[in-house]
Order: sequence, then structure tokens, then C-alpha cells
Amino acid sequence: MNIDKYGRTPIYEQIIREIQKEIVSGILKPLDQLPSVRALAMEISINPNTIQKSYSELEHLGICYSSPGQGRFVSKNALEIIRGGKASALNDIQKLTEELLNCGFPLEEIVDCVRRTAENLKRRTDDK
Amino acid sequence: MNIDKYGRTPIYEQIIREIQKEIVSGILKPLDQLPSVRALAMEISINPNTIQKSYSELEHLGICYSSPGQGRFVSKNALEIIRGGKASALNDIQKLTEELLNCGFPLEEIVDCVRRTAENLKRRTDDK
Amino acid sequence: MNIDKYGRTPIYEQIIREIQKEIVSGILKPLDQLPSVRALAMEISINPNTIQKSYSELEHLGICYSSPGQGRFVSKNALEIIRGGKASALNDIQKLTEELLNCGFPLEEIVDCVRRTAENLKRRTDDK
Amino acid sequence: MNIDKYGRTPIYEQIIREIQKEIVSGILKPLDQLPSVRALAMEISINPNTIQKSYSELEHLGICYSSPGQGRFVSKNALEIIRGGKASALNDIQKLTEELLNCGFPLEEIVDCVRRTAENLKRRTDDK
DNA sequence: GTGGTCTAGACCACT
DNA sequence: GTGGTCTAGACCACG
Repeated sequence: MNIDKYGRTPIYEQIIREIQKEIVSGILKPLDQLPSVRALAMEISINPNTIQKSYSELEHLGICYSSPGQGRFVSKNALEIIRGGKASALNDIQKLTEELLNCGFPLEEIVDCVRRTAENLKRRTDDK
Repeated sequence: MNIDKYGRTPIYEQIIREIQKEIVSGILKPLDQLPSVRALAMEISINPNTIQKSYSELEHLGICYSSPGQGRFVSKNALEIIRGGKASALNDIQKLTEELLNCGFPLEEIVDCVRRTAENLKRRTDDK
Repeated sequence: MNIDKYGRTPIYEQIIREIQKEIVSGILKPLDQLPSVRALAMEISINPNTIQKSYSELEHLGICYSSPGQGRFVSKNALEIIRGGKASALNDIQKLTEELLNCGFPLEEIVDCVRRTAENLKRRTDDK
Repeated sequence: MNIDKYGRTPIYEQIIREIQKEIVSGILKPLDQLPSVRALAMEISINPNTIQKSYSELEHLGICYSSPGQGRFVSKNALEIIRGGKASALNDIQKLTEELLNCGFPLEEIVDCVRRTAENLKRRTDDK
């Protein structure tokens, strides 16, 4: 798990995204057990309170659930929920696009940037 | 000036962006005087200290400069600086694109979103 | 930390210099944690907002960085940045020298002054 | 007269220094008349209030005096007063020197800087 | 009138 | 506990 302890994005958000990424990529499947708060805290050297916060948020979103005494598990419909939640990212892209266009950036430069990102991602995925 | 006093993005950052927008759109030109701290504070009902912070930041960026007792003015090369600073937005777009692609969003949907944003922006600008 | 609350130089600038001095002298080393805003405010009896301003400025200069909830730390390359920034002091010395020479002060008196300053500083440092 | 309207040093201080410089260099001699507030204001495009402030300060220092209805004149002992006042510059040089030495600048570099400044000044003076 | 600094005190998000 | 933002209100220097 790739966490930047000193960046501006909150650690608990980074953890949420990383777990979502693992679910989306299939590393974690529905009904799989998540690592315990303590275990994950040790593994990535983060305060357990922070892990707890991430997990609570994921539960709140319905992406995982905890059964007392047994542990915490990925929800059956985790994938759908994650996909739904990401729709807001399109909104963010719109805002950024507007900002760039307002500054005189040519549209095609932005489109190219998106396409190149897709290619790079594909290459990296294929390499694995 | 359009400020959301109760949103998550700090007021002072919103002000910075609004001023940049006014410079980029030509409402404010290089060497123009910016509204005084107190005047702007009154106009948008924000505490003068917050305006001061926005202005200081803009000065730090080299977008404006101040002479005590005289006022604050747009730098000659403000446009270039703003454009340079926005380059990081491309980076943000890349990250968001990756996130969406990872979730299975088709590339063309993202590209379409960008193109539609550009069209909408153009229409709004032409209407003026 | 030695602060003159009622002098002409702003408190926040004095704090910046004092912190830089502590880094240069090795009291604070790269990656060390700086005193918290509140702690330093208490220690030197200055309003936390003023400390915050000093720290923000130091961050702007790249001399330290902060992670909310964790604290504020000296940058790895703090020393280099501080040294680079002080180069402007040479410029100031030039201007003052010109002023003195224009008034008829003999060059050697100025040079002597510099040398004596160095000796005094060395003596004080050696005494420690 | 060389004034930087947009720098950080107050305009009225710059004017004071420029006038002192003219006296030291002999352009203005004791008992010479200074330009009137209005005339100087026009000449260098500065608010008369600012000129007034500079003149008041110079009077306060004893460098000039005004005789109502006649004008403002350079004092007989202006040169001595200016020289005396500049002694504080030595103090400033000391402080800057300490700062540089603390950062590891070699003493000889500072001394060289002073000597070079003197040479440049001499050359410029000889050229005239 | 302008910008700049400072205090006091509050509230929020993050760890 | 940490940093960050904001308000209210004051005071100063400069033009």
C-alpha cells in the first residue's frame, strides 16, 4: 500500500483510495476479509486511529462491513458502490478542464493528456 | 465575485482563483490597481484579514505587488505566471483519469466529458 | 529565543530568523520536529497566529513542511535554502558600504569593522 | 534623483538619502537653497505630502532649516551631521556580517565584497 | 485613503 | 495533541 505520510491529502483518504483500488483491481474480492486495524497499522506504520477512521468511512459507504468478533469484510456489492462514488471524479475533471481552458490551454492538449494517461496505464497493466 | 463562504475550500483560495480568473479574462489588466483590502472585504462581506491573506499569496506568486500607502497592482507578467501555475492542473487530471479508468470507466467517456465541458464553456463565453 | 516585541522589525520576521539561526547552528537538524504553534506561542508569549505566519513563511521558503495532525518538520535541504537566501545580505552590505564611502569613511575602517565582528563572533562561539 | 516608487523602502526615506547624497557629493553645498516642496514633487512625480515629510525629517536632523517666506536651506554643518548619522550603518554591517558568518560564509568573501564595492565606486567616480 | 502587523478567541479537520 | 482558517477589532507606517 502506497501512502504519502507528508503530503496534503489526508492519510485516511489515501488509505480509503488504496483499499478501493485493491478491490477494483481484484486483489481484494467481495466477502474477503480486510486486515485488522492493528495489523494494517503495523504494516504501513500509521496510527491505528487513522486506520479506524478509514474503515469507518468505508463501512459508511457500504463498501465493507464488520461482524463483531470475526472481523471486517468486503461487501458483495462493493464494486458497484465504488464505481458509483467515482462519478464525482468526472465533475472534478470538468472543473479542472474549465480552469485550463480559461487560461488559454488548447483543448486538444488536455484531451491528449487524458489519452496518454490511458496508454501509460494500459502499458503498466500489461507489463504485470 | 462568487465566493462560497461555507464550502470546504478555504475562502482565501477561492478569492485567489477569482482574481486570477479576472486577470486571465482581461477584466483586470497588468498594472491595473486591485481593489483595496478594505473595499473588497466590504464588497464580498469577508473579513479584511482573509483578503489580506489572499493578496499576500498572490504577491508571493508574483501575480501582483503592493506599495504601502499607494495600493496593490497587477504584475506585468501576471498572465504568464498564472498560466505556468495552472500546469499542475494537468497533473490532477491525470490522477483522476487513472482513478476512473481503474474503475472500468471507458476512456471515451472521459474524453467526451472534457470535450463537452469545452463546448459548454465556449457557448457561455459566446453568449456574453 | 530572543524576540523584541516592541521593535521596528516585525515579530514574525524575528521568529523566522531565530529558527533559521537554530537550524544553521545545528540546534535544529533536518527532519527534526519544530515546536508546535501553540507551544512556541506559550514559550515566547506571542500570539499563535503570529507563530503560524512565521511558520507558513518558512514553509514557503521550503525550509520546513507540515503534515496536519502530525506536526511541522525541518526540510532535508533546509541548510542549503537558508544559505541561498542569505546571499542577498551581501547586496545589503554593498549598499551600506557605498553609503559610508560616499560620506568619506575610509575603506579600511569598514573592513576592520567586518574583521572585528568575525573575531567577536568566533570568541563567543569558542566560549560555549 | 533616483526613486523607486514600488520598492519596500519608503519613498520619503529614499528622498532623504538622495538629498544627503547630493550634499555629501557637493551638488548641494551648505547654505544652498533646496527645491521647494511643490517643485520637487513635480520634478520626481511624488505626492507633495511625501516631500514635506522628508524635509521635516531633514530639518529634525538639523541637516536643513527653513526660513518662512524665503525657502529651505542646507545647514552650515550639514556634512558633519550626515557623517555622524551614518555611523549606524556600521552597526547594520556588523549584523549582516554576523548573519553571513553564521551561515558558513567565509570571512574573506565578505571582505572581498566590501573591497570590490569600493573599487567600483571609485571607478564610477573617476569616470565622471 | 492605502497596506501590514498583531492580538484574542473561535472552530474545524487530521492523527 | 497537531496544523489551518476565519472573525473582530486594534494600531502603525506610508502617501
